[in-house]
Amino acid sequence: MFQVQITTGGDAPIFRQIVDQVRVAVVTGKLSIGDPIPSVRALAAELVVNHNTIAKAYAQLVRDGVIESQQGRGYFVARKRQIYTQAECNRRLAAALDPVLSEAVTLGFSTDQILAFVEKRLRRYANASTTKDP
Amino acid sequence: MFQVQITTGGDAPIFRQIVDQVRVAVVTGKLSIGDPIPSVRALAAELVVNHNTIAKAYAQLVRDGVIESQQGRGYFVARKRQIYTQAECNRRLAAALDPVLSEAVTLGFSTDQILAFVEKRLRRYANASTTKDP
Amino acid sequence: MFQVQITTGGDAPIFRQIVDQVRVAVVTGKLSIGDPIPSVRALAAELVVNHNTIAKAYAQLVRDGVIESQQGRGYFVARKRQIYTQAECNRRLAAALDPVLSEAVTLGFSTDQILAFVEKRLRRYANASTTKDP
Amino acid sequence: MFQVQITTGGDAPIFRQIVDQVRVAVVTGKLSIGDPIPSVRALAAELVVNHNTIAKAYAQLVRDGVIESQQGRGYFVARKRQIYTQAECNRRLAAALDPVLSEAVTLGFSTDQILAFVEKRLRRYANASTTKDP
DNA sequence: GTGGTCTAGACCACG
DNA sequence: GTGGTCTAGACCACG
Repeated sequence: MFQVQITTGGDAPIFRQIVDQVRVAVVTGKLSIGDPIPSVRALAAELVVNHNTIAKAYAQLVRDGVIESQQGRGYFVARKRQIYTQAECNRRLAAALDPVLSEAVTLGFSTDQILAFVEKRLRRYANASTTKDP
Repeated sequence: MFQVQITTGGDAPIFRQIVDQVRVAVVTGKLSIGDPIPSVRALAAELVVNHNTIAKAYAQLVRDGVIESQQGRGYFVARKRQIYTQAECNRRLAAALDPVLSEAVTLGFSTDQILAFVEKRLRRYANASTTKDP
Repeated sequence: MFQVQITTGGDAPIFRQIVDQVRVAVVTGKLSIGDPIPSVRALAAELVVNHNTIAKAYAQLVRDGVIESQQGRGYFVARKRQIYTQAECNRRLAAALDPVLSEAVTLGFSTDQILAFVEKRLRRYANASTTKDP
Repeated sequence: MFQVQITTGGDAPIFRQIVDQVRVAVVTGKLSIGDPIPSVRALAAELVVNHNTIAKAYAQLVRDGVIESQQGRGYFVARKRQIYTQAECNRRLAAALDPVLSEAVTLGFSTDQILAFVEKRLRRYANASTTKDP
């Protein structure tokens, strides 16, 4: 069963936490193509959050092709497709990655340590990254 | 000589750029314990930035124990270094990294591509990677 | 001077009207790269509309690469870049175009009339479509 | 025999798909004045759709003068055809078309590409283009 | 029941 | 001054 958990009063905006968790659920296979995700109002009630906040998160997931809405039935996990050009993908990844790498360096991690750390965290998505291997 | 460079109109807040650069300079050895750093007004003038922005950055650096103020003489690199335990460093890096990695996978990057990307972006901190090697 | 006008109580959502008008201003050359667009709060006051509505419109324009925000200075017309893959562009154009073509047919327009109509309306963007000719 | 086909889970509301298909059928001559159209409940059963949806579509068609109800006998294609003046038709088409064209230009399509795209999409209404040719 | 849009107003971050 | 996020609540469209 797909569960969302948010921490309030922290640094990460609520809607971004939701976006991230749905994305993780999809890339780790906890959610499969066609699976329904909680309705906007139901999730808002469950998380004790305004429904606009959920709507904003879902809208972003739709824009990125992760989910899609079906006429009054709700949102469902979408078939994966390439939306952005390679240059745009690179630009987005760099924009997201650079502040994190900067923080890692200030925390005292060396290049090798960071690379090992990234590799370790990526193992959680192993099934996603090997889908093209026979 | 210690130099700060900021990029305006970007996504990273100016005060954070200053904080990060001072921290990186300390971690990589460009700044040593006791070294003076530019005064608030001098740096504000040099970067053509509101001096409140510089003051905010320095306040955060003092809070984090990276620099300290000496009454009326200015700011200097503090002797205190390790603020967080290794476990806490790992926890913070994981928290910052995970959403980026899930976005990378969603964008279609493979594990190898992400690792190569990280390595490339890390070259901007080249000297940081040699501080721990004998 | 760049002006936005909305019609309320109609069929088109306010935020979409704003998106369209900024887009038209850019592709017709009324707004050039680097030009500022009205601030969120200023435009909200001028149109007697909630600022969230303006923010939503601007966020969509940012996502599509039409404008970009600069650190506390406001929004500016962005340099044009290719964000979406060709397949995604085709998908988006088809999704936007099909309902309009269906309406045109039900209004009694023939294929030739529709094509002539499209060509006529496109002349307003003539300067935009010829930028690559020497 | 007159057939309605709907695509569920898409972006176009079901009731609008029905309205459009009846209008297109009338404009292209597939349905003639006085022809019966399926009853609300029959069509609802055939399309596996809520009968309120069918009723809503038929109500709109009645409002637009495309069909009329004959007490207890069902709905029939009405004689009345031209509702809007040519100027009004042009105004409506322009209002619907302009936002799509500005989006197309923003997506990077040239005038020629847009015209070719429109022509291609219009082929789905092939018979519509020959109704006015002798 | 589903989602979409909008308002009025609050509080925060950045400069 | 700029933009970003969120709430509480309303009203609408679609089925």
